[in-house]
Amino acid sequence: MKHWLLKSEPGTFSIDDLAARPRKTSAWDGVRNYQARNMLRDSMKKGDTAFFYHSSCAVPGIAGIVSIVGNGYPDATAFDPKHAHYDPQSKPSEPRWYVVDVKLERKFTTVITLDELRKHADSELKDLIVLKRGNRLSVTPVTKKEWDFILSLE
DNA sequence: GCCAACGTTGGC
DNA sequence: GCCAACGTTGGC
Repeated sequence: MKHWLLKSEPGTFSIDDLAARPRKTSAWDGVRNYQARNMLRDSMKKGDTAFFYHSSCAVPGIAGIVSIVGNGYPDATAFDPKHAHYDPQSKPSEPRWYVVDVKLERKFTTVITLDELRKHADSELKDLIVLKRGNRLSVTPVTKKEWDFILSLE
């Protein structure tokens, strides 16, 4: 079982938005980056867990935990000309973009902030991708050690 | 295949 | 709003 970190702008889709969905489950859609796509399509598996990270907001940080409820499948929003994430180059016969379904497992009582994570950027979290400068990837792997350490910060 | 220009991300 | 960093595009 692997661990991941998924970024979302809470103004667009927050952990509370996920909590409000039926069965607290939603497709993680709109990812338009090949590296992230490959992980959604090929690497993420049912039973994996991921941190739900809030980016581009007042207090960036990890807001809770989701589980991956199934393997990747094509992102339907790419097929819809009226959708903001429409991509005419992605066709149902040859899909370019993928999603996984995620289910909210737990919302932290307080966000584990980016500031807090950075305090360990030279030690336990020195390889955490989200702490690397210039990092923009919205889907990143998290090692078991990083996962356990971050949970101990809650 | 190179690389400049452009658009986007995301912290501040 | 600013700007550094990055991915993608397109001309050559």
